[in-house]
Amino acid sequence: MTEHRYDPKAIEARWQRVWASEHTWEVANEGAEGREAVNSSYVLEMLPYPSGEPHIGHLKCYAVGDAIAHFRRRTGHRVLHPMGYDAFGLPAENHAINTGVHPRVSTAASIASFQRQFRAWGISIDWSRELATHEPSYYRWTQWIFLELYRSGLAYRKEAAVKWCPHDQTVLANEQVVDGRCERCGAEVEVRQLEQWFFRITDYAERLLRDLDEIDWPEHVKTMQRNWIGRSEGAEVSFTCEELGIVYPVFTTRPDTLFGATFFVLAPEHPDVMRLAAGTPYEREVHDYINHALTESNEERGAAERPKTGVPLGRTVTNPVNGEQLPMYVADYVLMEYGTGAIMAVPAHDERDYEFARVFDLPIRRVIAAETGASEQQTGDDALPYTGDGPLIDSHPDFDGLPNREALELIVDWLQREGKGHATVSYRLRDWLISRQRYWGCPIPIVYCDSCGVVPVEPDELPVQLPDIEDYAPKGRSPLAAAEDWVRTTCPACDGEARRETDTMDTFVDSSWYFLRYCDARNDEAAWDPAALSEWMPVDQYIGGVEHAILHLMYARFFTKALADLGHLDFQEPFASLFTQGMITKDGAKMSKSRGNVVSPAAIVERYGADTARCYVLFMGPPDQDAEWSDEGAEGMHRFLSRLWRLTGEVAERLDAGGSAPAASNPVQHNGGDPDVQLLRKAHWAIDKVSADLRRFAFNTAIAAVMELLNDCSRLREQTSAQTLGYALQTAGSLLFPFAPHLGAEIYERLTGDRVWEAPWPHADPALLERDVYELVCQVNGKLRDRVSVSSDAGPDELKRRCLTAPNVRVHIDGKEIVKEVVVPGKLVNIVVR
RNA sequence: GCGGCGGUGGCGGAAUCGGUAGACGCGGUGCCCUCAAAAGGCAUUGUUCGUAAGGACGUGUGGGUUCGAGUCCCACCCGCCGCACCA
Repeated sequence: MTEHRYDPKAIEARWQRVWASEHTWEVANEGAEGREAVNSSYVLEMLPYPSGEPHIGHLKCYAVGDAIAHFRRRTGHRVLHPMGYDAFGLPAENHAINTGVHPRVSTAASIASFQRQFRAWGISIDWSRELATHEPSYYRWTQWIFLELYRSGLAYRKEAAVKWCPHDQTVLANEQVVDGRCERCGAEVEVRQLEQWFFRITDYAERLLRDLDEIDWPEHVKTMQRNWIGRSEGAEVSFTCEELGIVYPVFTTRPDTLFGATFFVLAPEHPDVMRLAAGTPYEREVHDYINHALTESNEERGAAERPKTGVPLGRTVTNPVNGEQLPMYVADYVLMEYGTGAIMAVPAHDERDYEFARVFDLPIRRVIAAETGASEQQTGDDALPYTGDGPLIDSHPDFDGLPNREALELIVDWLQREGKGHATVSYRLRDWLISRQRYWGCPIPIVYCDSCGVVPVEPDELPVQLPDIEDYAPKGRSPLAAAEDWVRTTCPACDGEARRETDTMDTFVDSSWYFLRYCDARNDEAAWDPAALSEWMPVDQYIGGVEHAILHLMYARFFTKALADLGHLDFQEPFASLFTQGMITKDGAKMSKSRGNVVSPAAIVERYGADTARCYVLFMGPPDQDAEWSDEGAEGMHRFLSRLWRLTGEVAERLDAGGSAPAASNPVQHNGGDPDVQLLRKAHWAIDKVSADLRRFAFNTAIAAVMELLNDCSRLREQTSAQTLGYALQTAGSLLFPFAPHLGAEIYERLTGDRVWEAPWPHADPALLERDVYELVCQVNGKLRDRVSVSSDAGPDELKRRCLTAPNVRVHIDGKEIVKEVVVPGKLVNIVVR
């Protein structure tokens, strides 16, 4: 029996050698017609950030992607399935600060470790297209894209209040601040007024929103992006401070409530606040309030439940719809970042304004009545603030009595005619702040010249190489600023003295276009050949963690649209279909070193082999859901593969001994009810099931189907021929190949002599899927009472008769009146009695 | 508060179109093999009543539609995720 022992190490090493030496998974570009000629398919998993070793989440992600890639290859697709590394980033740089080891060195070590693991997992990667974003041959083109965006005005520099992480000593994009904290290190961010580089992603807000309808993405990811973009329709309305002669536009989604405005509020950061308060009795108080607001953390200020605070400004503005004078306030519940940093306050119909009005004892004027037929509760003053719909009241004779939604449009029209406002759309999305005061990133290809100002580096001078430095420690400015020799340069425009931009780019810039580079990864002349893109893009199936739902996925979509507008791409969306895999947890929590609950894929592969590890992470549950790691579960998967392997060995020996031909085709006629036919039917049922499950990403049930097939093989092994068993097991190996490629290939070869990846995906014979006999479910009043075996071609009357004569049915209908009979051929008969 | 997703045995989960709830796996129990153990094999395993045949109950809660509901509808409870003083 020892020769039947399942030895994954030997099996896996053997096939990995074959795939490496034969470059099995490489695919060549065949030009524009390539896409038409063969069914091209681009399957891509999000590129990993190489740090230490891959974790179990990587294993799951690549196991999912590889299963799809294999399935597509064997169903007639030419599959592009590349791999690369998101190699710039803070962890390597922080490591350098602590140890002095150059980030390039530690990154190279991590990449080597990732490569080793990916090969050990047997992932079918086209290694000829491998890339890493920190290589000059890659970031040269990142810089080129930056220049393209700069040229078209989509990259620009401006001074703004930006988020600063005191721990990482760099500014952050809005998307990288979560609950007022740095997404990476968790430090509370501060606001600083700094001049920084931005990408004009807000120009694309509408298209980023609209095109979500065109792509096959999980609804929750689309929802997150929609929330993030935060589109709201409304109007901009001008209020005028007559004393100072300044016009203040405000954004409101409720112009229908304009007649109910009773005060006016500016954000503490609003540049006019001090000017307005100057010379009023409130000057001192306003000054203190602003200072306090500015020093307060985001978190304190963001707490929704805190009581409203504010200070009067001692001024008024005129309400454009009725000329009323509204007192002005400064209050921190108004945000400078959204709208215009100023609001009209309608306490009767807005909860926040209502709260503020109660605190400051300001008038509350109801201008929208409750809908007709509304309860007493909604009509009285207790019902305020009222945010529902209803007819306008106490507003203006032209509008009173109109439903508010109708009035809203008429009021906006009227404002527009009077030049006091206009309909507009506001977005929550801000421009993408991309400069970072850190070393290990892509240099921004810009120089500053005293005479010419900001000057882009000439494209043929790229890449602007990242220089080696001595001291990586951030000091509030980029460590690059200390590399004097590198900073000092000549101006591309006038040849005079100039200084280089010392900030580097956000690493999300690097990963916003890598999927394009894979299509033409070795091109030294250009970022890509358009023909290569039209052959592969857009990515047919993208796979990755949901944690990138906003950041990476929004940035990549923006890049794609911007590059398309610049004439470099002929498609609008990078990822036609997206799959987000769930997290693997341990002890009910996310794995982390500090919790000490990390399951190392390397250890699992070492112990059970890659096939067990891959199958288990796919078997744990639906791949898009979180799943709890279980050592016993992994053990169980290993048992299954061992049993499959042992039985294959046994059957192969029986076949060898009998001198039989390989069991490559259906070995028996399917004419009877004998065990051979039963097993053959099971095999075809499994083919059908696994094929359907692969199409819907149900890997767990696909693997379960192969388990069922093996269970039947074991159960029927004494009663079936070696040929039938061989055929069933060969099918099992073939079906398991996308999940367990090494064992699948080994079994298939042992039984057929062929290479499974060169064999087409098995086809389920419809004749074998049909049953000639089935168990008819017999119900009485919807309750299961008996089962009888019936012929598949039995008609409704026959089925009814068989059900009525079933012994346990008779017990339950005896002495009762039959009211109705429901016959569902192929399923059941339900007898309704009274 | 708004939006999204989910709630099924001891556990992970299955049930694809309204038609046998609990596939498959883990765990448990009994047995076989063994000097013994490991490994492996066989059987069994929703709860409950019953010697059994069989019955009752059972998919978060309460209603409803239907011959029939885990699945559809209404109301609610709980959990997770995202957004949140966004005007």
